[in-house]
Amino acid sequence: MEHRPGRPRRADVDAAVRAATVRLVREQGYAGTTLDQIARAAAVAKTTVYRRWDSKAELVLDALVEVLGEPPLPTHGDELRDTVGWLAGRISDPAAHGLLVGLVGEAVGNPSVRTALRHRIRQPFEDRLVAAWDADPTAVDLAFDVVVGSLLHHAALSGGIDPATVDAVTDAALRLLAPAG
Amino acid sequence: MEHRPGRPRRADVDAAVRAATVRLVREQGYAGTTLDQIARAAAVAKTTVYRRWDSKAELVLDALVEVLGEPPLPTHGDELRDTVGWLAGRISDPAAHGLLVGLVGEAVGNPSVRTALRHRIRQPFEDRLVAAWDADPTAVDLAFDVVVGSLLHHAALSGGIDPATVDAVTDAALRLLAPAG
Amino acid sequence: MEHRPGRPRRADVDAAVRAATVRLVREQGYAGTTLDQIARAAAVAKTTVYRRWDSKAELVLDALVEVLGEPPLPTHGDELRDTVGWLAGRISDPAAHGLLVGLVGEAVGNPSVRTALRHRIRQPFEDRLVAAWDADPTAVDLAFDVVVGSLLHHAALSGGIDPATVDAVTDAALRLLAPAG
Amino acid sequence: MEHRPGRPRRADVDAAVRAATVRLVREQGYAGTTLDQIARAAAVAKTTVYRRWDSKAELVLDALVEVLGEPPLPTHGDELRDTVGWLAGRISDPAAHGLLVGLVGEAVGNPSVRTALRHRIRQPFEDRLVAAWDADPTAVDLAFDVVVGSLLHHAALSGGIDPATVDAVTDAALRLLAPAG
DNA sequence: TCCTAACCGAGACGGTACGTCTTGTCTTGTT
DNA sequence: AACAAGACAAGACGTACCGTCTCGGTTAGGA
Repeated sequence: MEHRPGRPRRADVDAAVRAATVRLVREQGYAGTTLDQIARAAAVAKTTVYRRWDSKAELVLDALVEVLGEPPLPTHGDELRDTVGWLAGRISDPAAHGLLVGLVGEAVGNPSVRTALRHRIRQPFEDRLVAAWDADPTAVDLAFDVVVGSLLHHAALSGGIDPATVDAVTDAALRLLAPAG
Repeated sequence: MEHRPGRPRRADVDAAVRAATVRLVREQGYAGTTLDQIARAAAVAKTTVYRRWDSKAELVLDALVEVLGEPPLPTHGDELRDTVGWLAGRISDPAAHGLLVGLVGEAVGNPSVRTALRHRIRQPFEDRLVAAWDADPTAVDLAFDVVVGSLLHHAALSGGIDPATVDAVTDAALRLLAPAG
Repeated sequence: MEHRPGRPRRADVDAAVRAATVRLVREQGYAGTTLDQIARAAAVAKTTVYRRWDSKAELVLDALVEVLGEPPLPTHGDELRDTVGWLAGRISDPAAHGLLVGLVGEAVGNPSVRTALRHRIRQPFEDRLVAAWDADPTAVDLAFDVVVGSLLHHAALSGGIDPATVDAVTDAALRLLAPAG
Repeated sequence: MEHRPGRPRRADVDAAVRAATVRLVREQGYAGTTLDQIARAAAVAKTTVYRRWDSKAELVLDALVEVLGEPPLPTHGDELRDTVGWLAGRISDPAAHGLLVGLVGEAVGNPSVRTALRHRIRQPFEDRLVAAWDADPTAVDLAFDVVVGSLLHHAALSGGIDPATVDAVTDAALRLLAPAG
């Protein structure tokens, strides 16, 4: 068991801040949410937030990673559809697309956010598909962008995502992955 | 010919401001671009900008509408693919998706932007498709979201859009419009 | 009459901000007074304060200069004592020494404040004495420091300055200026 | 010899912290010096500093008391001038007036600092003069303020104190103590 | 040898001020 | 009226500092 010197960080702060971030960004949008608001909602000082995350973008990205969770490990009998459908389902969670829309906007003109988005969100999904079904990475990237982009845009313009839309988008993405099928 | 009293508006201001908006937002992103910067780049006072547009969001939206242009009127021999492909081609213009990404982010938690985006961008496209091919409005909405959302997300994460991606996304959207085909 | 372009500055702001500064610094000390407090007390935005003064130190210095006023022009029959006594009287004003104490503390390790204090407070006084009575500049500097320093320190430690102290200090300073007398 | 239970305090810490305080405050001023800086310069944890002194003001005051030292006991043949001159000499030490200027500024709006300054700096000096020459306490207070205040102010504005100034100020203070002389 | 009590280093934490920035409004004189 | 110029209100940003706290680990005397 390793111990770093100094007072240990409060264990419950990360979760509280992330939860406040998710709630407030969903309600007010990325730009409309203040770090003071987040800190106040999490019952924490603003300095504490800045000690753990370098910027608002990092915090929101981190909250998003946690909200999405990890793509499930494929088990016997699983098909490609299960993993793609899992992604579509996660994005249709208001918590997820509420955070993601703001980050995508921030990615323009902020290369570090762009890189982080690619590495921490898209990459794990791609890795799983490539490992399990030997899928073409380029096709997977495009499928990811279709699933996430379509649903994000749909949510932003229409206000929500219904199951039928999730299915339709999932089908469209699957066709891109198995053109012969 | 109607004349309102007082000094007439300068005819070249609108174009100059829109051009400055397009350039700066593409380079720096929506949030990273200041109205002072835009006014300075257009060699115009900030008051002049606010006299013509109510807010930054309105200005950017207006610039976007001009950059996109109108969907072409279908002529003899045209197929559905021509119109959907036109949309994909327009979105792949960096000027277009640069502006749009920021606006979509702004639409969350800003209902008026959401409404404007729906009415001034998506609606004209839908009207044309419904008029010419009697398409199902709901399917058209989804196809629009797939085309625009996928390409937007792809541009934001990958930094650009190549023709192959445009084609693949166009195909995917067309399948949603003609499920039987 | 000269007119600069743009909206003219509100004429009453300078006085209101200076008045708020004088009052708050006297009550709470230099370090204990916030620029937000000053702005709020003057019913003005903080940006407006920073547009007119570069820093808290500049603002307080400016308020001090106004509180002190100009040394009187010597008239027929005036003696050295009138001018030195005027200085002592001005410093004994709580508004004056309240501001000055903080500035002197700031002058250590802030050369620009030190220079400003010398040029805007001590210099005018010295100039007057040298012009009217051909006094020795070095002696005047010392006399100034005795009057101001003694009263400042007395006020800081004892909480106020009574007329007898003012007289005693004035006498002491005069002896430094007329050693033969 | 008394022993309190528990680990005894390190014997060298007080001196190291005071030395660091003197050096840093002289160089950067009172407000410009951080307790973290002091702790780092003394190679000590901030907690250790706060265990021994209640606040920054207390620490600086304590360092000042040590720097000044005790007024000398009057011996046979000593005159008033020796004691007053001793005070002037001590204040002209840059270490002394560097600390004192900041404390005097802090004393405004911080009554406990004011009281401490009076009791720990001025009082011992006054006691000595009253005991040895039966001086008038009020006159001694004023003489103290003249010596300390004048030299402090002179150092703050002129950057240093030369021996001639020390003499002149000492003379001025002595005249206040022996009006008949 | 264990126990107790206080010390120390390291650093997290709450609270608050700083000076800067941006949005959208307002107020001048000029065209 | 429109326009240029710029002041203004409101409020968020990210940094810095003070004084407190909470750990693990240390160092003495006493049981």
